[in-house]
Amino acid sequence: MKKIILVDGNNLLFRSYYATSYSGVIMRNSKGFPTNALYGFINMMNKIIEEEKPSYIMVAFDKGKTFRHEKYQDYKAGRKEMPDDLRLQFPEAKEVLDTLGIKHFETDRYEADDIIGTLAKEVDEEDEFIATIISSDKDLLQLISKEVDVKLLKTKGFIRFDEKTFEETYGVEPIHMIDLKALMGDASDHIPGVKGIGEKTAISLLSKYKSLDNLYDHIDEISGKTKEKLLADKDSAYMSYDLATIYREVPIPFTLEDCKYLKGSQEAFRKKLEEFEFKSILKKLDEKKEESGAEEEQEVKKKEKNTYPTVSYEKFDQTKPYAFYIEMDGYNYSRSPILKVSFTNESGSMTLSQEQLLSHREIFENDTLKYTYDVKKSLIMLKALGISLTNCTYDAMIAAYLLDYKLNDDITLLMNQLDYDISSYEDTYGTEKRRKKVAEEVTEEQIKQKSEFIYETREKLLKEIEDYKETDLFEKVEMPLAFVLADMELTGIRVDHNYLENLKTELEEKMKEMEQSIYQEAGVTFNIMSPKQLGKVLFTKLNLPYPKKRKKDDTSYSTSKEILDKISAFHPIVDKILEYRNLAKLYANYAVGLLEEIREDGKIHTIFNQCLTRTGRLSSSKPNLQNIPIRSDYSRLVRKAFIPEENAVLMSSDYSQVELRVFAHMSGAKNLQEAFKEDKDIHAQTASDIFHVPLDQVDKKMRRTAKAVNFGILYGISSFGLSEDLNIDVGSAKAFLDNYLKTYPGIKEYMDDEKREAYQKGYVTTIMNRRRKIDELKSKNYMVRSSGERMALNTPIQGSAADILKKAMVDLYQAMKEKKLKSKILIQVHDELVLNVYQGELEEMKSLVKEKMEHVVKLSVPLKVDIEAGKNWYEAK
DNA sequence: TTAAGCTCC
DNA sequence: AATCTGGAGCTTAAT
Repeated sequence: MKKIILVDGNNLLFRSYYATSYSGVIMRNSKGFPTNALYGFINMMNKIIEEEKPSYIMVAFDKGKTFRHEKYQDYKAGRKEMPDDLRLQFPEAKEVLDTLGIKHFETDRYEADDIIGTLAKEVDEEDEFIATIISSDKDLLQLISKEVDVKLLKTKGFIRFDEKTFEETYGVEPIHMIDLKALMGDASDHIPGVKGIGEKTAISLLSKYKSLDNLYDHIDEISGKTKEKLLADKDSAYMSYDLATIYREVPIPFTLEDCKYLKGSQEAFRKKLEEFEFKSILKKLDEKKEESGAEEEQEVKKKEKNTYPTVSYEKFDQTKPYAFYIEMDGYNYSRSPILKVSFTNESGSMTLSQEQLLSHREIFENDTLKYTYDVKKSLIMLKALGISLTNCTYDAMIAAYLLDYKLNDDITLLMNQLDYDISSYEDTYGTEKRRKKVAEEVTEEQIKQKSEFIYETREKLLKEIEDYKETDLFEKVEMPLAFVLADMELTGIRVDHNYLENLKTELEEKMKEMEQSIYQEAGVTFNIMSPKQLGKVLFTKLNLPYPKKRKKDDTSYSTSKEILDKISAFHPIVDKILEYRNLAKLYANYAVGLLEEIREDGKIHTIFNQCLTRTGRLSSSKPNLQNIPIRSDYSRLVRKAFIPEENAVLMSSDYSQVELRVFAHMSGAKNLQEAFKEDKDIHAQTASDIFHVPLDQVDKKMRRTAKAVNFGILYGISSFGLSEDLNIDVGSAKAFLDNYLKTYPGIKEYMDDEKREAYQKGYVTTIMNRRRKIDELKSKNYMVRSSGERMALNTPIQGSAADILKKAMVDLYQAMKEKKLKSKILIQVHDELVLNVYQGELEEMKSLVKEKMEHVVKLSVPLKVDIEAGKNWYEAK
């Protein structure tokens, strides 16, 4: 059996054109030639070839304007004119098919449908071929037969229909799809059908009478309204039948055999891709080439790995750069022991136990260059043993992070991605709760593989970093930052234990009170923290109005703050619940939670995750010190628990509007830049600009609106989102946004350019060339793709701001070290640093911090920091 | 383990 | 036709 793929080329191009032309922006190459339809088309062709592995392919197109349905012109005329941007891509698509060695065909007076129908008929009538039709047009389903099936493209993937699945779905045989349409019509194809007859009636009629002809032959057996409708629209029904029928007698000047897939010329295909600037497709092509060519190599490669002789400590050449990997259980500072450390360099591999380590500490403290995975963790674990780490210049985890690999704290995930065959930490040792017993030789071997991996892949990863122009970011920012963060984590922040205990007691009392009050209002006792029970009490028992549209047969209620705020006027219980939640949150997360994290030294040592966020920000955990309350007067009291060392103060230094400044810089919006240069209140200035009132007449509400718009712009908000946020109608929200774009010329262009580039390259970058791939842009799902667009707009801003503070931390740390200052950086909160500053160093630190933070990079707008100091974090803000 | 809800920038 | 704000972490209830 030979398999032939019949592709509806018109349909594919239309589809990918409309799927990727939104907000008026379409993908173009640098010459401005539209390429969006081609992008989807080529990807689809590749996918078809990969999935179906066909030996015969034929792509059909429409040609000209006049088709065989001349007598029904009026109905077909309802079709839209083809946009020029799409029309231009047709000839290119055909050329691409040529380079791929794929047959394509078009002929006067017939549509692509008809060509496919004719070829499908040929397949039916001979015995050598079977066929699969590719299209998103349901009309083609009528061509299904024993030897022909259809892959129907949907927004998410595709559905394959054959005779059986078609009947299961539609209840009739494929050929009767035409009769079905003749009765029910098809609005999207301008087929009228019989007025008043829908899918249900049509299907039940046809299941009895099978065909349109037979139905009208037995019209007298039918009674009532249906009969009337059928008779009234008989002409329309037959015309619809004609319209819905795919013509299967097109004169075809070639045979099925002529459709052989010839594989074409890779070189010519590449040229086309380069012309369109489809970097991602080219890259995929490269990878595939490597894969197929690498199969034999792989064998060799596997043998090449693990060729490091196992040597003794004495034989290991410590004067040559080496990689080391510390295998340990968790990240609990001195609490979790080091299981083993492996070392690799050209002299061989070796492992040392924690005990051996203590008598061979020079291996970490000598002058030789060292490489590892997770240098920060290594620093901290070694510190717990009283060992320092010198000259460690390469961290594979950081390198892989900058290269956008998938990462976690287990090195094996990265190893697997780089073709190292090794089982994960959990697979080897079991989970935290259930540890496995593992043979010594097994773990020994695995641990060695890890340092060998670091040693072997270093050059390759560094090369990639160089290719991405991230070398400076790696060497000057991220690597040194790891040492800064290690210091911060080791230092920790002092916490007033008594203060938190008191807060905890106070909260307990308040909660108890509130709880009783709520039960009284409700008339029952229930679990206030359970959204399910709460929803029932509010909306069923108390019958409060549910302020939001609910989907049909949705029996659940949201009890989010948003919802509760809207109904708080209807019952006093609502505010009490909100208050209870605040208290409970404070109690669990910040009173109890923080108390549990205080170590023997009276301090909290958070963990800063340097290689986690997709934008380049840090994150903080165990506990998270980046979300300590500040917004409400009561909850921010938690900050009083964070205190300085003796004879010191806590200093907080935060960037003012750093993201908006970065945005002003990158977008080149001149008047926004001016506003920052003149150090205006940016939200007030924006309000003045978009509402056209003098600055001194901007009231609170206007400023708040402007602020929401400013943030909306950073996040890529829609008018819908803004309207929700400000509680106004979508129309006015849209007016604000439009007004904003009019007021600040250059911003719209900047955003369009940014999006276009993201589509073209598949990634976005920050001012320090940090790169983020955005695969969401390739999604066929509108929501996913839109989300990708917002990432494409936000990441350069958020990421650049992250770059800036990271570099500032490194610079500041360096300067403090040089000046031998005792003060310490303790916490980073995205645009803020919290420091412990000793009394004698206060003035010097103030100016040093300000200097380093404000002058870390040169932008077209100034950077500004506000510094405050006090006897706790609350007062330092 | 996931979802809901809430904390932060 | 449906959707609709970027980046995180932690606790609780529910599965």
